[in-house]
Order: sequence, then structure tokens, then C-alpha cells
Amino acid sequence: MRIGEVARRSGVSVRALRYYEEQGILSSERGPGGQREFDEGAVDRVRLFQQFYAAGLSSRRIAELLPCVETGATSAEQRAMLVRERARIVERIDALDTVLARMDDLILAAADHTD
Amino acid sequence: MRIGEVARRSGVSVRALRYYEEQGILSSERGPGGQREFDEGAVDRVRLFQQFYAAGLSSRRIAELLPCVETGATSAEQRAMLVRERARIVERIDALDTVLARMDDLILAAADHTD
DNA sequence: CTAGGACCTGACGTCAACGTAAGGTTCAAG
DNA sequence: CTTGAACCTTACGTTGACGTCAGGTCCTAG
Repeated sequence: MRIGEVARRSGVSVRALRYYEEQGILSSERGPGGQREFDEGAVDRVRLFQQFYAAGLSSRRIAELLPCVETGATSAEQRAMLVRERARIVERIDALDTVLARMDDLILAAADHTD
Repeated sequence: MRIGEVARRSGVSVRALRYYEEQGILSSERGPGGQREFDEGAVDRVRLFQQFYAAGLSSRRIAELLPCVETGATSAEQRAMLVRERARIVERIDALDTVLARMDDLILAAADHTD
């Protein structure tokens, strides 16, 4: 599959895909003319990246996580990193929950205030 | 209270505080020498900003939200914006929950894989 | 009244995740 | 064999939330 199809099917831009490759988190073969050739798994992988990005992880973190995703974490280093990242995610969820509650307060107040 | 104390008590940099003022989300009086003078509320306000930032809101959004926080939302425009932002927060929480679940899978796999 | 810490205003630097433009190549269709 | 879409590399532009440096002012303790 060429880059344009991956882009369409995963919902990101061609530029983004080349960027992912540049960051070492997405790989591809090259056809005879030098064009990238992706396998089927690329689409799912890119969707996974989108989830990670949406969760606030950077390309750097994703690059660190990928070996764990693919091979199951091995080194103590990697396990510790997983736990650290998990804690960060939980923190972010807590922050969002707090903001969500505040938003709900605001929306309630706004409803009360309706003319 | 001067800017340095606000910075210490709220845990952000002096530069950040001046940036917030520049963005119109934090106000202050000026003393005779031209130095900023903040009231007590500034510290809490800045902490609120930190929560909003952590939730992925931009200064622009915060600027739009502030009138609602202070006066209770009024215009239909503002109410709609609140609802839109709430939806975004929920989306982000969902994304984070998904990633959290995946992290837990990874951590479990890593534990199984422990030597 | 003087030292030095806190403060001031520009203004340029940074980093991530791409966007975008330039200039050239490859591929699929007719 | 030509055309036009899709692809390539290189490289500069963008946005947000500050960091950092320069060069000058203010405030407070001794």
C-alpha cells in the first residue's frame, strides 16, 4: 500500500506519515522507484499513534513505548517507564475530570441564567 | 502582592504570569514604580489556568471561558461554546481511558515477562 | 547612599507536530 | 508516448506557551 492510501485510511496527512517515519515510529519498504510501500498493519499503527497523541504522549515517548507494544516490555528500565507513563495518564485524566466538573457547574449556572 | 510571590505561590514562572497578562487572562494594578500588583485571587486564578492547560485548553479558550467563570454564562453563543468544550473534554477523557487500558495491558504483559 | 535582588520592557530562541512551497521523479491510463 | 495524479526530497514557515538574554529601573536592607 502506498502512502496516499495509508493517509486516507488512517485519516492523517501524507506529511504526518513521513514525519512519523522520520521520528522512527513508522517504517516502510521502498519500491523500485523509491516510493514507500506500507503493509496492512500501518493503518492500525497510525490510528494507535493518534490515540497516543490525543492522550498527550510525544513522538519520543511513543518511540520508547513501541518496543513494549511489539515485544512485551523486557528491561526494568522499560517497565519503570511504563509505570511512569501510566501515572501521567492518570494525572491527566484527573485534571480533565476536575475541569469537566467545573464545566458542568458553569453549564448549570448558564442554564439557570437562561432568559 | 508582587509578581515573584504570585509565581512562588502558584508554582509557575514569572514569565508565564506576564504571558497570561499579555493574553488578557490575568490582570493587575500597577504600583507607583510601574511594578505589577496582584490581589490574593490571582494565585487561585493561576492554579485554575494550570488545570485548564493540563486539560488541553488554550489561552484563547480560557479567555473565552473566563467571563462565564466570573459572571455566569449569558449569551447563547457562550452557552454553546461551553457545551462544545465539554464535549471535547469528554473526548479527551475517552482517549485517555483507552490509552490507559492499553498501558495496563502492557504492564501486565511486562509483569508476566519478568525474569 | 549604595549594593544587589526583584522588577520592567522588548525581542529573539525553542520545541513539537506538522503545513506548505519548490523542483524534480514515478506510475497508471489513454 | 504523453499527461496528470501521486510520489519524492529539501527546506523554510507556523503556532502555543513559554525560556532566556539584554539593558535599564525600583525597592529595601544596612
